[in-house]
Amino acid sequence: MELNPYISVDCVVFGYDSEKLNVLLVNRTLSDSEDTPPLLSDYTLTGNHVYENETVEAAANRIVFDLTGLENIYLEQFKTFADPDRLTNAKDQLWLQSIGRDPELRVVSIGFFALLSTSDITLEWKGREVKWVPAKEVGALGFDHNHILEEALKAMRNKMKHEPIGFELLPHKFTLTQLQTVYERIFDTTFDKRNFRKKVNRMKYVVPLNEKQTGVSHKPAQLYMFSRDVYEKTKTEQFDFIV
Amino acid sequence: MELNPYISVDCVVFGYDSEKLNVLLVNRTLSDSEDTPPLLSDYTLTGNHVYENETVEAAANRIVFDLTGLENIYLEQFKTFADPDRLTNAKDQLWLQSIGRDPELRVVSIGFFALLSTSDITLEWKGREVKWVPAKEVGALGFDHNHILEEALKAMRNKMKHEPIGFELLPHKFTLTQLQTVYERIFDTTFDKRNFRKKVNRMKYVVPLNEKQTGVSHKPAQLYMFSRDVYEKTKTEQFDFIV
DNA sequence: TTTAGATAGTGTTAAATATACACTAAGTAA
DNA sequence: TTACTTAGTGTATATTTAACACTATCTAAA
Repeated sequence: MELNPYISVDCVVFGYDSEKLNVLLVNRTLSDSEDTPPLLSDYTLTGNHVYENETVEAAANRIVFDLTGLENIYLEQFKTFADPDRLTNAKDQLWLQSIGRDPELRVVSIGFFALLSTSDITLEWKGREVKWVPAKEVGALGFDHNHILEEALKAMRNKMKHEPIGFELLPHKFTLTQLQTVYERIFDTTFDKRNFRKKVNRMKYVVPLNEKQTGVSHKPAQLYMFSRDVYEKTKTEQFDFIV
Repeated sequence: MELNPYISVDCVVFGYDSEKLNVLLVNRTLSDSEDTPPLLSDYTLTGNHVYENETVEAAANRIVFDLTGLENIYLEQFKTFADPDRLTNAKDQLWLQSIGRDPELRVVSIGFFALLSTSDITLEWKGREVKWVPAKEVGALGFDHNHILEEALKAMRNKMKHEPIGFELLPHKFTLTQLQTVYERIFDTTFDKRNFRKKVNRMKYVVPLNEKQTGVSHKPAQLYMFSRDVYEKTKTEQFDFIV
């Protein structure tokens, strides 16, 4: 089956490591020969073109699976990038030419973001180097990927304000301190511990387990899990269109 | 300048007429001859392909302008539709063939929704018939436009819950009753008048004017306008990730 | 000019939620 | 046994929500 040359999917894979938010990046290197320095070496987000018979959602899942080995990861289509000049800078033109694509072709890229806990996976990708980079320390990326990353961050933060997706960044079983910290790190703020817990207490979809943290050298914390099921059943529609 | 054959923009133009939410539809008719019944006659959302040097945002603005004569309309990119089989049904294939497009080509459509007050415009489009249809009474549309419309409604309602875009559906100057009614109609609910007004009172960006309603045969209401400026300056970030 | 009709506009109380704030409990390691 | 580390908890005040009904002001018609 053939890849469609003008439809691509870029996945901004966010991985939280219980300290900070990271982004999955892939190395893009172009070499003349083994002995000379590479003509081009930088990083990009993870992406690929879609197969002719493949939906963009399937392509996004495929890309994330190829990199992480995980299925059923939280994935959301957040924006599409199709500016006529998005791939016209010199480096990108060189790269496109070298991998045999038509550098003149206008490529539409459909952006997805994925959320996962880095503790769930070990990276190993045959072929190219893949690595986690803290979201705040990402340097200049190839293509228009700095722009895509910024839009992904905006969309993710915005969604996180109104819907319970913070859980997707944690291991299946988590403590309340871990939950609080995710929100604190992503919104660059702090919360009062007692008030935070009072609030979580009202969320019936944060379910306490019969299990405590192990392997820590202090009082072990109660473990909880997120129940999307309970969430869907108990959520109420509400308005805030207000300051 | 040429239209790009595989990138299109579909605009779901929502128009509120102080009673209900309407959607702008365009007739799609295909005739053999003047005397025989048409081979195809139905409605679609408003859309077009993008010019080769045009951004999708510019294309969306162009489409809305061509239909309404209005610029600076609220427009938001909400989702992209690119399923391989989205245009493969018999009617759509017939239509594509008849207007000289390659029916095999996989077309990516980038969906935007627009918000406006129908009182701001009079429809007149050279060429094809254009009409407002109440959102709840839209029948079977061409292409995958019923699907696109549903997704637009979801996205619009969701945004409206958290950001002050209800104003975009009203005339520039509006009464508090009109504002309340917009939200009631779009969310199919009712609010208490006094509580609603107390809430609006707290929104400093809903600014009372030195002006009253005219031409009504009852006590004329105070007019207000929305100030995006004040909104941007006074908005505070808040969380609700909660039921 | 009076009256009927229509919508505008307003206040209070009780319950729920948000905010601010500091100490004790339970485990591990030395 | 002690020191260290993080978990876990309550109270008082301010703010917000929710439920509820009457008076004010305009036009139009009698």
